[in-house]
Amino acid sequence: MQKKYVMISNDIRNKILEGVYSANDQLPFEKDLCVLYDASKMTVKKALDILVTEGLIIKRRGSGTFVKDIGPEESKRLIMANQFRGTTASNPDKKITSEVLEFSVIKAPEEVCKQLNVEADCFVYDIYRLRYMDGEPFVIERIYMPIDVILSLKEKHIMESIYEYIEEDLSLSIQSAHRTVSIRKATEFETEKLKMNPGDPVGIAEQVGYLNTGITFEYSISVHHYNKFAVQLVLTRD
Amino acid sequence: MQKKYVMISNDIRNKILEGVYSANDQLPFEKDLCVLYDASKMTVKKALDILVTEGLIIKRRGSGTFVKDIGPEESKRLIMANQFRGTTASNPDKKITSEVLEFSVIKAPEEVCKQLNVEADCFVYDIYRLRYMDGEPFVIERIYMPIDVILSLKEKHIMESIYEYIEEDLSLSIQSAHRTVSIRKATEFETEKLKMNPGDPVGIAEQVGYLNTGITFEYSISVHHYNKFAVQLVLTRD
DNA sequence: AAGTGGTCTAGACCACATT
DNA sequence: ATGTGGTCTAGACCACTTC
Repeated sequence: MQKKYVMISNDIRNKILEGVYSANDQLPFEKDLCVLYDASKMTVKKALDILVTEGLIIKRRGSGTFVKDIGPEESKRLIMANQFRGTTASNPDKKITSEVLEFSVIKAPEEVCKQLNVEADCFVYDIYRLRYMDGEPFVIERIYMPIDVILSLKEKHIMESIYEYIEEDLSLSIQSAHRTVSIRKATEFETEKLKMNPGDPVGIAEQVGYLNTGITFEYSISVHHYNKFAVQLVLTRD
Repeated sequence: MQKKYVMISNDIRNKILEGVYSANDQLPFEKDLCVLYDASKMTVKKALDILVTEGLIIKRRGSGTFVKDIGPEESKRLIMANQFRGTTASNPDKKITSEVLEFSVIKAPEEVCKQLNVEADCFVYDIYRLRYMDGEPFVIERIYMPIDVILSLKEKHIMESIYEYIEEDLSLSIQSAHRTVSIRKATEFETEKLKMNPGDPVGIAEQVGYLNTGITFEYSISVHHYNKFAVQLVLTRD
């Protein structure tokens, strides 16, 4: 890899997190950063734009670039929020385990066909699992994947990390996902499985995942325990 | 608009929405788009990157650029999701009204000081309002803004659009916001005000807003009716 | 091997803020 | 008037797929 703009943004991000550049400080000017990193203006700008997107810095034309005044915990959460990883990879310090409630191959129902963009009589895996974080149940997932795209999926992969299997064993590249988050009251089944109380709410994440080839490989609906669920966003204008 | 890359991305977005480029179609190559729009490669790439971020297209090095296979409704929602606007501006087809529950100036409580990054004895507006969309209550907002930053705020602005007042009357530029979304059960008060049933859940959006000067101008907590609440996200790797 | 998108440059000019 | 960041260019070279 060694992309220069990634290296520069990593370096500046670290300096912010370590306090070399602290809250409300002005960063060196772009032209000085060009000299410091031996890079062109466009490259430095691209590096800084990553940090703007992460919400760590703010740029003011005519004035300069400044470190946003947010706490270190929020900084880390924002950096995390801009990454797209599976549950296992996102929580390296937690033990993620799964109980498989269902694992079969079915003809894709209408809604699944539509979301996955496959033919009406196409076969898909029907995966239904309850996931635990450090032994506590936190999400119930229903996942559909075309059997032609994700080959040879076995129960052992379902019990561990499907994303890891896709990327490491199948050598496919996951590129992006469209996710819609909403809320509703838990069903009786969900209440029991997630060890909640009657009437408690759940967070719903409906997601369509794409490979870097543009192929849709996943349609999933995740039902989250309400107090183990949060979404971080950085919103910008432009 | 004067920015070339915005013009190009707008043009291509429109062509996608109008079906000139339809689902799974390959877009013209970057070099052809350079000729078509009389622009350099970097400019065309920047224009396309906007559409990638919006989730409308996908790029494959070595192959080309393709239109993602999503329905027109989802396309529109994704485009909306990437913009940061106030409720009034985001819903031009709806009538947004507000019932003011509280409007006063107070010494900022500790949590508010921290979030707004102001001195401990700083005065802030304490705004508490219930908002209606086409006559139906959908969100209860508690907003804190430093009186030194948002000058001369009056009840009539609270009843209409605060963002409009900030941008049009005060001529300030809102730049970005950090938002955290979570879920909990509604309180009795919220249940009544939002016309929900006992035990229903609510969506919580906690937000810190920044002006383009880097100054924090808003700390707010919004409590949303559960079935009038959804968040759209496009997640990417890189 | 040819052709795609990705990175990077060196420099021009523009828009905006401060002096 | 100076200096900031923002946009744009023309072209070089690299990484990847198979046009």
